[in-house]
Amino acid sequence: MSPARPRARQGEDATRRATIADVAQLARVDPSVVSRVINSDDRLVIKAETRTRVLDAIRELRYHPNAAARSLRTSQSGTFGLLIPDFTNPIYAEIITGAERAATERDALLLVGSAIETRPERYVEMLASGRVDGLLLATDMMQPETIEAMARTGRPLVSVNQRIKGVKRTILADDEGASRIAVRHLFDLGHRRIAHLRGPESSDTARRRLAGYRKALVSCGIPESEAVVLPGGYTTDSGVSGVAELLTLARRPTALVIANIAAAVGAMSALREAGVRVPEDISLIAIHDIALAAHLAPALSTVSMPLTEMGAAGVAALSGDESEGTTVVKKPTELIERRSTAPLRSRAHSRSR
Amino acid sequence: MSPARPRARQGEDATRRATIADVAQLARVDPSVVSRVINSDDRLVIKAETRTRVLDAIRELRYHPNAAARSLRTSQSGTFGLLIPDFTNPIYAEIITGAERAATERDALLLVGSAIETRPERYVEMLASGRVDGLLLATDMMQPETIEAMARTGRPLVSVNQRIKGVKRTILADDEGASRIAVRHLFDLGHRRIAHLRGPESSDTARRRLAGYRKALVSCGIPESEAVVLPGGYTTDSGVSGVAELLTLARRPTALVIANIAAAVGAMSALREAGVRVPEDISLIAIHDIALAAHLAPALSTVSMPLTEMGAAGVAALSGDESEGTTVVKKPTELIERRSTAPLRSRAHSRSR
DNA sequence: GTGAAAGCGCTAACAC
DNA sequence: GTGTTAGCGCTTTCAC
Repeated sequence: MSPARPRARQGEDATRRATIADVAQLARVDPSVVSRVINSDDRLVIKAETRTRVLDAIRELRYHPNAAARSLRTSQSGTFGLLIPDFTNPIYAEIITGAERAATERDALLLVGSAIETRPERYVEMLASGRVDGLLLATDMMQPETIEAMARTGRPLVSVNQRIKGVKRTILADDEGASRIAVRHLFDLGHRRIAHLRGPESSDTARRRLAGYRKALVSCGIPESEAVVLPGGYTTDSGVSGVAELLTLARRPTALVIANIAAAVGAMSALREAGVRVPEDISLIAIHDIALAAHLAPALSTVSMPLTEMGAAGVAALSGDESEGTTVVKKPTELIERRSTAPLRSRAHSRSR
Repeated sequence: MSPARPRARQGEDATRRATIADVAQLARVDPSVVSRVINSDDRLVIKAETRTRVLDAIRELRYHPNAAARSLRTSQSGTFGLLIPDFTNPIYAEIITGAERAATERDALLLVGSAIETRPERYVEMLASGRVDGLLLATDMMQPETIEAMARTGRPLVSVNQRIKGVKRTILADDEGASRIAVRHLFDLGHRRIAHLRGPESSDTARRRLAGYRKALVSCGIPESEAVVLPGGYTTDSGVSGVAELLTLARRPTALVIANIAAAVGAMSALREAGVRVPEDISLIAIHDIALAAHLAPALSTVSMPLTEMGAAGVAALSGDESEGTTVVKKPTELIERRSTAPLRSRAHSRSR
C-alpha cells in the first residue's frame, strides 16, 4: 500500500521474488523475527500487533520461504524418496498412495521414482546430496553395492514389502497369514487337493507365502505330502506357464492359491484356453486385492493386503523412530470372496449356464 | 588416516559430509576449480594432471555436491513437478513413466503428486518456494484461483491431455482421430448403428472424442441423425449407467464406442449382467489401451493413445521451448483389435460355444 | 520484546 | 591456469 513507486514494485514482483528481508522491511522488524514467526518459535515473545504486521507483510508480498536456503541452513529437505520397480504395476500405486498420505501429514513431500526409468545411482545421489531426507525401498532389484552406498550416507533407509540385505528397517505384511486365509477358505469349501502357484524363487514375500501355504495345509489336517507347489513368478506369463505345469498332473488339484494377482491373470487366461472352467472345474484365489480383480470374468477371489498402510508405515519409519528390525503392519489381510472360488461339490453338477 | 582421534574422525565422517572445500584442500586447488570441473565449464583451462587430482579427491572423499547450496546459488532445483488426479488410475501410470523418462534424460528429477492426497496449495508452494522449476498438470480438478497463483510464480506451467483455462501451454493427443479410428473400424465390420458412450460433460477430451465420433459418422456416410450419444463419464459406474440407458433404446445399436477404458469395464459388466453378449450381440471398443484391456473377457478392442509420449512432451515443454499454444503429440493413435469387436453378420449366427 | 551477526555450501565474475 | 571474492536466503545463538 505504499503510495510511492507502485509501478516499480510491480516490475520487481515479476522478476525478483520477495525475500525474508523484504518482509522484514515492510513490517519494520528484523528478518530473524519474521523467521521465528513463520516457524512458530515458542521462545519468541512478540506483541500481537507486531505479529500482525509481519503476517500482513507476508500476505501482501506473497512471500514464500525459499526452500533451498532453508534446506541449506537446516540440512533438511522435507522430502522423502520412494523407489518402486515400475509405475504401471498397480500394486505400487497403493503403496505410493499410503506413502504420499503419510508424507503430507508430516508436511513433507514424496519423490517417487521407478527403477525402470531412473538408474539406482541416482537414488544414492539423492540421499548423498541431501535432496531427500530418507529413502523407502519397495523394490528388490538392487545391487548390494548400491544398498551399501545408500547406507553409507547415514540417512534413514527403510524397505517395504520385502527384506533387503543391508537394510536394517523393514515393513512387511503378514504374507504367511494371507496364504493361510486362502487355504482355509478353499478347505472350508470342501477342497482337499489345493495347489500353490508360487512366486519367484528369489522373492522374500514368495517364500513366506509358500511357507504359509504349507503350514496351513498341515493345520487343516492335510498331510504335507499332499502339497503341490507349481513354479511361478509375479508376472502374467509365469501364471500361464504355471498352469501349463498344472495341467500335466495326473491327479489335478481342485483348487489353486496363486501368490500374486498378475500371475492369476495369466493363469485364468491359460485355463480358459485349455477349456478348464473357473470355478466349476477349479477354484482360484490370489493374493493382493486390487480393482482389477473385480473386473475379471469370473471376478477373482483374493486375499487383500494392507498395501496403503505399508506405504504409510514406511514413511513413518523414515521420519520417526530410530528403531531397527521388522514391523508387520497391523491391518490384517482379509478374504475377498468373489466368483472364482466355489464349493467342491459344484464340480459334479454344472453343465449349467 | 590421521593417527590422532581416529574415533573422532569416524564420528566426523558420519555426521559431517565432505564439502567442496574438503575436495579442494585434498586436491590442492581452489574450491572454484573443483566447481568448474564438476560442472564441466568449457572456459576452464586446466592441466590434465590437476583435473585428475580433483577427480581422485572427489572419489576418495565420496563427495556429492550439496543440492540445497547449489540450488540456492543457481535458483534452479533440477526438479519438475507433475500433478495427477490419482495414482491408482492406470492411465496416469503411463503419463508418469513418460515424464520420468524425459526428466531423467535431462538429469532432472520428477516429483509426482496426486490431487487426492496433496492439497493444490502445496503445488503453488512448491513453485513459489523453488522446489520445482516447473509444473505439469495432468488433472482438471483445479480451482481457477489456484491456476492463477501458479501462473503468478512466473515458472513454466504445462497442461497435459486437456486444456486448462489460464495455462498457456498444452500437450494433447489426437482425441478426435481416436474416435474416428474406432468408428471407422466398426463401420468396416459392417456396423451402421454405432453409438457413443461419451465422457463427462466437463471434460475437454470428452468433447473432442464426441466431436470426432460425429464427424466420423458423417464421413462414413451415416446421417448425423443416426448418432446415438449416451451420457457417461470416465468411471466404471458411468459405464454401468450408460449401458442401462442403452438398453432402453427401441432400436438397439449394434456397436458402441466408449470414451474411456474405465467406463468400458463398467459397460462390459452391465452388459454381461443383462445377458447381452459381447461381441455377438454388440461390439465394444474403448479409447485408451492399457494392459488391463487384454485381460478382460472378452479381450477389449481399443484405440491406443500416446500417453507415455504426452508425459515426455510435457517435460520437454517445461524445460525447453518458450513457445505457447497447443501441441498434439506426433505418435498416432492406433487400433488395437481384440475380441470385443466382430463383424455385424456374426450376430445372426452364434448360438455356438 | 527485538536486533545483530555469522555461516550453511556452492557458483561465477573477475583478477592476476 | 588458477585463485579471490561476494553473495544466494535463510536460521539461530546471543546480546541488549
